[in-house]
Amino acid sequence: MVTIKDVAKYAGVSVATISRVLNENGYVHEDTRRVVEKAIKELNYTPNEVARSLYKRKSRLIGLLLPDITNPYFPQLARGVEDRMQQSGLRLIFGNSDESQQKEQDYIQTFVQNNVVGIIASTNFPGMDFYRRLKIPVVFLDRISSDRPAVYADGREGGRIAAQQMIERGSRQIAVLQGPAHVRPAQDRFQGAVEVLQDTGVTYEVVQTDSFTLDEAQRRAEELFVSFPETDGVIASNDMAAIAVLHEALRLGKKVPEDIQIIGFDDIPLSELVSPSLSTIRQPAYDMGKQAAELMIQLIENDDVELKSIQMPVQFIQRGTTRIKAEESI
Amino acid sequence: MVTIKDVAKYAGVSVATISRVLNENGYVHEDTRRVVEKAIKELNYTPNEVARSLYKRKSRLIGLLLPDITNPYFPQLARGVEDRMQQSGLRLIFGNSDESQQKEQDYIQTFVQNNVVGIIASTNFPGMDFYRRLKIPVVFLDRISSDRPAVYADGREGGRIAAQQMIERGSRQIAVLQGPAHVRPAQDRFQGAVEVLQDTGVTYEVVQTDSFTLDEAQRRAEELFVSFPETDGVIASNDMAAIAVLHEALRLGKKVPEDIQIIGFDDIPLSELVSPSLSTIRQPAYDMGKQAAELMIQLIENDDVELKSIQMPVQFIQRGTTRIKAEESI
DNA sequence: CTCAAATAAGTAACCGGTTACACATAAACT
DNA sequence: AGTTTATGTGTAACCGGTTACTTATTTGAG
Repeated sequence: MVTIKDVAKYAGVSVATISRVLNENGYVHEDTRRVVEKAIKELNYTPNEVARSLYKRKSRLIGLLLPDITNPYFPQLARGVEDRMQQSGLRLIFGNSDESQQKEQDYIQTFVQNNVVGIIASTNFPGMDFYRRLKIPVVFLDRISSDRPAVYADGREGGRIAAQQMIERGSRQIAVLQGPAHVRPAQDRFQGAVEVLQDTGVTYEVVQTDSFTLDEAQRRAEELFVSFPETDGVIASNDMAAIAVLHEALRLGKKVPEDIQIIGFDDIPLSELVSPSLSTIRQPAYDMGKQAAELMIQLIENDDVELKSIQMPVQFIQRGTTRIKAEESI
Repeated sequence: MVTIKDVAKYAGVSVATISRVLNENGYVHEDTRRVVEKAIKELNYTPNEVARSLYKRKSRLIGLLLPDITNPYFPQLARGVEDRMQQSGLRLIFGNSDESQQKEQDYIQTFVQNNVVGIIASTNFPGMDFYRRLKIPVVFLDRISSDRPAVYADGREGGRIAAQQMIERGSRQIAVLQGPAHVRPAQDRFQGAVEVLQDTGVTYEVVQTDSFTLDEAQRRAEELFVSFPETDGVIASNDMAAIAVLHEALRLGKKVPEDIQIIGFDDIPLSELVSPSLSTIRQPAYDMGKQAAELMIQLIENDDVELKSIQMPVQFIQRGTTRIKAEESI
């Protein structure tokens, strides 16, 4: 491996000069710089980030913690984060927490041990001690925290919109999937929806789920139609669950959206491609990732940014699992 | 930050002894060890990986390079890799290449600069110079290489099976989506399919695609039915494309699988949930990730493992987009 | 009881960068 | 000309671990 010493020797200068050229700081004579740059190129030298990181006590790595990239919503967040980070020369150390506190803590520890400059986390435990103790910037993504900056979508409003649309489009026996109790955004959506349903006095049922896994979604979908066969509208906790419900409804021979309407949450890429395509509450996942990255970069560059959280707007996307309203059909 | 020196002082021993306790090597007296462990716990000390990595010239990080986690097939690979690595205390630095050689090269460089112990890559350029020059283990995933160990599915066989099934189940005007020319597995699948179609003398058309993005898939799906309205069977290059085709077919009022059969490739989690559910050639993505990680760990621990590649079996999954054969309906 | 081998623990060099500090020379200013 | 000030470059300490080497003590075989 070529080190800075090799380059120094080759160029006939000291290591300090090489370092100055690399970092574009301190005084370096124009001629010297050219010689050094030539040497770097000829030896095909790239500096060792680890050594740099040790002295500086900060790497060029960001820790990213997500619950489970197998859920298609999260890769979009991740891409947003990555793409923005890349622009600033930052890279990601990555981990799935599977919503386990232990795993989460282990990853955070690894991040710290590797001198990451910041952590972006989609955690269910934003108040935990191990987050409080961190001396590096933390941004919560798709999660809410009072302690720390966060980027999240307006889940409550999303829930409200979903319920309103359901009602406006004619459903009267609505089932609401609650989503895991410990996942804050799921609860916000749920509450938003219930709020509206209560206000308008529409009959509704609640189906609780413990996780966001696909298996679970499928099981709940089956149960749903057994327990509440009269249901004519389902507000799902996310698109995966909605698609599971849709699938089950069709399997039972129900007509969608005529017999039953379904609204998802997230707008994952595939929701457009199921048949009928899924009406949903869109969260701008990719942009949320980008925003989180942006915020992180601000925090890194300028550590006196005031605690700032960004709430992103949600939006109803009318597709094939909800009926067309009179004024829309013009 | 608590360093090894702080612990040494607190425990009243030298840093060497702390290090010996941590790494469980060299001689340490039982009593001393207890004192040190107590000190570590009380000071809440965790060793700095960066310093360790600098001296050892190897970190506990693995570089993972994928084309695009937004495609639901790749997160499964990633999870497989991650879960296996986690068991051995290894973590991931992660990047999406977007099939750009430049991006790929940049990530590889970052990996090397961070002293990763190995690289797992799903690259389109396995023969590139910058892979050859690497002195650390490289495992190609979902890709084939003659130079390096690789874990991949038997794409050709998959293609053959898809074509056979299509024919056995009665399609006679088959369209084959070719997939991006530079993506080896896509070409293997394609060739496998064409091989069988030619042998059996069934009419077929080829639709070429340049990328695996969803947009592209949708566009090709539309074109397909314009250019070849008589098509009664589609062999897609992956499940995303298959789902796009399915969606378009249904939009055009075609009956699936009565008028047209569709077979995908990958078996992403959602393919079971579209309606009708998607018949596909299953690749064991999660297991492939695990295998790649396993192979990597072998290569790290024992550098004289002979060049070994693992071909994983593929399997036809009969679902709703292909017709039921006589003998199956019993 | 003697002496080699095993056990225990400290000192300091080392990994590959960065930078404070020192020193030298050139340019700018009274 | 004499003194600041700016420019250019080298030396060596430092970041936080690991380990080769050294020294001291204990154990055990003959």
